[in-house]
Amino acid sequence: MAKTDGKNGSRDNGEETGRDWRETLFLPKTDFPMRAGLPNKEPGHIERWAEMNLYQQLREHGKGREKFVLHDGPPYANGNIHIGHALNKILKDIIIRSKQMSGYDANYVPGWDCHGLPIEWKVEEKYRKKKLDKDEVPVNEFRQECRDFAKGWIDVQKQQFQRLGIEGDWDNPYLTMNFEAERIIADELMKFAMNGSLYQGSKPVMWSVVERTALAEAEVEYQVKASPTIWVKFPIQTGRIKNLTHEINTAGQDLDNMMYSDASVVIWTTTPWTIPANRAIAFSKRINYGLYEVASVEEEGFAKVGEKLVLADALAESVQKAAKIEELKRLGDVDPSDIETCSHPFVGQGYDFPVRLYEANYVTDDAGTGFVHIAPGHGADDYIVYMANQRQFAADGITEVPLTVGADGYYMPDVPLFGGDDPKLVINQKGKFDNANPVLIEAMIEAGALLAQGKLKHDYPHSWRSKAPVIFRNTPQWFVAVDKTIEVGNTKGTLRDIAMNELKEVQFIPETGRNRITAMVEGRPDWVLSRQRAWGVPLTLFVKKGTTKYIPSANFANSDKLMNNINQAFAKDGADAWFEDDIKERVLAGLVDNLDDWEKVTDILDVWFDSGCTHSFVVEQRESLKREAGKRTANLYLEGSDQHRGWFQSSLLESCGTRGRAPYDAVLTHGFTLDKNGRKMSKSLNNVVDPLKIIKQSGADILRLWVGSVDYQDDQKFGQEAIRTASDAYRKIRNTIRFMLGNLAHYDEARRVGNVADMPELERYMLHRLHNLDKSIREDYAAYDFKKVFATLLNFCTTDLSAFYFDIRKDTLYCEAEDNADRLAALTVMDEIFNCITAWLSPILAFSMEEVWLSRYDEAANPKSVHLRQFPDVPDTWHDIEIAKKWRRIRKVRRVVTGALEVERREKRIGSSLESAPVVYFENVNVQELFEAFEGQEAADIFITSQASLKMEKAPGGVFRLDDVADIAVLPDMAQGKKCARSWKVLPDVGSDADYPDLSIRDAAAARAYDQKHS
RNA sequence: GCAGAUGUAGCUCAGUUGGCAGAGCAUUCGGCUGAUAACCGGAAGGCCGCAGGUUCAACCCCUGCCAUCUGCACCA
Repeated sequence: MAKTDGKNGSRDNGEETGRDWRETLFLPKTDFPMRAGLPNKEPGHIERWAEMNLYQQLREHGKGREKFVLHDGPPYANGNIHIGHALNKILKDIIIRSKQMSGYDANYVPGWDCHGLPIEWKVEEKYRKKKLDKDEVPVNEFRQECRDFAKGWIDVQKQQFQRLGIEGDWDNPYLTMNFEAERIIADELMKFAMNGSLYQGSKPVMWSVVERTALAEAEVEYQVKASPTIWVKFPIQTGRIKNLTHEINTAGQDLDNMMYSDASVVIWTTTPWTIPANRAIAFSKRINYGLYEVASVEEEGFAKVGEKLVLADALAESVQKAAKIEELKRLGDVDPSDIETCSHPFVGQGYDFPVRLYEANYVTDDAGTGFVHIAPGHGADDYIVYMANQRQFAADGITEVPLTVGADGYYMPDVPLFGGDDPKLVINQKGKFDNANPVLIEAMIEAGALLAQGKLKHDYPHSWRSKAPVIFRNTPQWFVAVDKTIEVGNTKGTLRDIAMNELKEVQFIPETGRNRITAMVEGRPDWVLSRQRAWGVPLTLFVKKGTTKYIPSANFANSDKLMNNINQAFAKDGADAWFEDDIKERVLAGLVDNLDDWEKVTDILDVWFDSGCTHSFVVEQRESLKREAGKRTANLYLEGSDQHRGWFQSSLLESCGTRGRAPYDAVLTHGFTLDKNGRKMSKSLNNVVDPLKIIKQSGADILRLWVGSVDYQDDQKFGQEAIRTASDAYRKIRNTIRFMLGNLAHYDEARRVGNVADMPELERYMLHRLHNLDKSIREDYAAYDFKKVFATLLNFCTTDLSAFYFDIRKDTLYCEAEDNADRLAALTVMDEIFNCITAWLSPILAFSMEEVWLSRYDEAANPKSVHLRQFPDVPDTWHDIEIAKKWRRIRKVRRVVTGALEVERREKRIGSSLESAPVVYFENVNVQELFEAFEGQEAADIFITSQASLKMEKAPGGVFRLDDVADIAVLPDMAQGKKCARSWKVLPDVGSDADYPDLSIRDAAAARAYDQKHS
């Protein structure tokens, strides 16, 4: 009893003999540091993986397995990587690694998008600094500079991606600017030429008259500008009033047949110069319109008393004001769909086509008249209206988008009134609006078409470079028709239909992506492929002068030869070949009667076509990525959700148009990374988090763990706190594994407990847990639910291992004799836990699990890298539902005991739980099962007390209970006996062995065994 | 403006067919000192975005609103 008087009883370890028993214990022994020092260590792993050629070894290991093809969407090669890249690549890497470890051959071939405008800009910028004119440099010299620029950033990004721990074919990535890629891209384009869906049409683009070039949205900036505004009358030609008010009704008119003969539809515009291009008027069904009569006017103006106008009701007042109308009488409701056609203001002067009314959902009644004038050649919306009603336009004799303004800003010669020999000018070379607007307004006044005019200050697009205003102008472009029936292999239908059908087959993760892309494909216009630029893959076509006939095409007999020639030229020189002067001679000579009849197309392809082709020049071309015949090209495409409009769609259309099916089985999207407050990261907000900085400060594995822990399908917040959370989780996992490494230092393969049945139940319970985990981890990886993998494993580490199993087994592991069966079983199980956890975590913690693996095995590691492993096969013999049930009961009781001990601690009666010997009362048959669960178990071990007793009887008063565990009570008695100097347990048998007077019998025996071995 | 998504503890996330709001981490208090810049335990912490509705009962179902994000349209 002597040494059990509360806290001080534990202060004399080793005193009686003076011996330090530590050497006789099997304490954890490891060099594996608690602090990771990831930023310093990770580059070493990267080097080692390169030296051992891990990538090649992974391929060897994967040979013969079913392939899992995650096809990389190419980032654009023009800057350092940002957090979005990091998220994207890490997700891909986790998938690739987990698939490889799940028994697939999962190769990752990273790629880059290299062509396109942004790179061209940068190079042009350089030129400008050097006062060079791009147009004076030979095209291929310019292209070479673009190529060099892209190459520079590819090298930078490659390093950065590798630093993130992304495993893949970095020595042989795909680049859209590789000659072979350029060759195949051109070849793919020619497939569209051959199936007839490629055509030359025209489309309004932003055009800078000063620079004589089309501009992309990104090359345009908006500046405030004053524009003239005009209200123009379009007299109604045909149409019917159906819904007049009583007032008119009583005037005795023939309602059913009353024509709008004396009424006009009024439009409003800020661009008078587009009136010659007008071909229609748009209205909205959501707007209420009325027929109005000018009853009286304020002063002599454009409005005439008695004339009738159709206007949106909400805007009638503003029109009244603008036109200086004193009284405007509403005569009745108008449904614009009852109005069939109007005549153009310049009818009879060369503008004799009908101006039809069309419904367009974008029309609003917050400005103007509720009617929008449609000039298909001078506005994006206008063009859409045109495209949507192409058939009707054609029936009216409007067979193509009217081209009224030339590249120089002058009206075209064939434009009545304003073209001809003395064409009017819209915008002059100084970037100012010229005489077109005033002349137009004057002509409208003369025609009696003007109702009112004014001025408006508004945002107007200007060229980024010249600061001159731009105009919308239709220019010839190359399109892929989405609604023309084509034949692709066995599939016949329109490109849109084929794509829509395929979308039904594709798996979307999350499912909402399906609606998103389906809606887009359903409503999209024809695909504009051409760009009037230099850095890209050209449209490898020749057009017969003066016609729209192009080759190669299905009805040109020598198409195959031509395509073959082009392919050969590209294989040798890349797309640069096209820009050489002799290319026509080189590929077309002998195939046509007269070379001079044919003109080379100089446009380049939209870069989205490039990337839309990656499946063809990457996945289909590499043996390591080829799936079995009959399967879609790739299993999975994974990008940010913005790619529904981008890569997912361009790839879908390209593949459906050439192969008749989607290039992917599944599409997985992730959200965007926002700052810690959920705001978009932007330079102006100064809230951009640089992944490279995080790597430098905390390590790539912290970033990887963060990626593995968040709901990436939604947008994610990211900031210091997120890093700290990830670091905390990392530390917990690291230390749990470190504890295993320390104990496994004593593990001996030869002394494994081979048979599960020979193990203590606690060990079998842990094996059962592993069996369960194996199932859920595999499922979660397969479902790409990494945060669940993370949560499951972190929870396992804290709740099952650290706080339960390891805590309980410390005594067994440290104190039992070397050959003690329980100890060997515990080590065996720990080895299994180690095997599982390191494998399960290595897709996410790619660096740290390698560090752990090498820390344990070093040179003897087999395999040489944790990443060459498979997820361990977990034998079904581990599954034991009965033991699981039983131990859930035991843990329930344990909670009550722990609670009781806590009270003792708070009251300062005990410090360590080993000073206690609790008595657990099972008071009722309700808890009989709980009581019986302890049969054959060392309850004291489980409670981590020195002694314990269980009683199936009513507890005395005043004992401890937990609210949610009925009929269990715990009396936290003090342990009887002396404290064993070796195990620190308080036991009555301490001192029974004369050779070891300060030890318990168990410890004396273990110490003796140790001493004999070491004497 | 239109469409979609999201909103649960300080953070990251669970929440089954409606049935007493959960976990890990962080915080705080305590214990241990043989996992030690570690480990164990206790506690505190929530108008489940807001407001209605359905229901005996709503985080969950319905309606509206708010906030954030994404995409589209940014206009005549």
